[in-house]
Amino acid sequence: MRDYDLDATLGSGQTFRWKKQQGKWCGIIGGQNIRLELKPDAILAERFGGNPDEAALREYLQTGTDLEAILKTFPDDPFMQKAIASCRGLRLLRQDPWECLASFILSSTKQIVQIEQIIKSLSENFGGKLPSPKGDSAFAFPGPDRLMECTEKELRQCKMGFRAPYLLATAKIIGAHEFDLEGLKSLPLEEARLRLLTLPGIGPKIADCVLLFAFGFSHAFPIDVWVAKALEKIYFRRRPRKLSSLKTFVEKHFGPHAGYAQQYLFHYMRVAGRGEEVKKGL
DNA sequence: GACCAGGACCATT
DNA sequence: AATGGTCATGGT
Repeated sequence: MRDYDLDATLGSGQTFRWKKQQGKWCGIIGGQNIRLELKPDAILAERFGGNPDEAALREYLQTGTDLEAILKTFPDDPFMQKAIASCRGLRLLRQDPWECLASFILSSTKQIVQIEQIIKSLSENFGGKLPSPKGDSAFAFPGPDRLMECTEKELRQCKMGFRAPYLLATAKIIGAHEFDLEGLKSLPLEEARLRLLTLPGIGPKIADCVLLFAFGFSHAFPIDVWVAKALEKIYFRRRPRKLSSLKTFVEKHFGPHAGYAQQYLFHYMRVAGRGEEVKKGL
């Protein structure tokens, strides 16, 4: 498919359950065991145990998004343009809000490979089994209704450490319908953000991730250690800046799709820019 | 064997 | 409002 980089999209740390095997991306979308393969003019999707729900896949993959129009709003500075040239076709997914929320609760001060391991363990232990080929296995991501029944000890056995009480507490709130998670998408960005911040284990950074990756608020701009380093390196001559200072800069420098641009910076810094001058510092 | 990871929270200033 | 310590676990 034109203007779609499936590797960058599924491998850029916005989602944690996809793995590439023999040229195909294997993962779960809406309880469907899916394999994806990028073709010149389309993304080929197979579902084990049935026909894929194409509408659900299009929504998740955001294939209808006009990427060209979004990229045009990115700032015209050298580093940003290099990031675009390097990982053009990287798109933001539209993920399930609960899976996204729970996943990023588990993400704090963890490397992406470890986050993947924790979520794999959580799904295998508490998620429903899905149809899969012989010798393979697939599990749905466990919903709040299931996780709220867990003990903190059971969750800790998935190696999530001090994040366990946060996940458990938030699962209980969502599972008891004391919080309208789905309803956030019809709210203004700032209000949705304030509501997310009331949940245990959700601070500013994780809230922005959920707003950006699950609800399509493409202005939300999560700043983690990588993005902070990138901003300092690129725009502040490698000088450490306070988080508040970085946020002020982000507001004026990046456009309406600031969070989208953020994902290009993040991926370019971590992966795509290896071997180029990014690592050595402009 | 240090150092660090897509942070949040709480207790002090 | 703004720092500083603390929380598990494992990769690099």
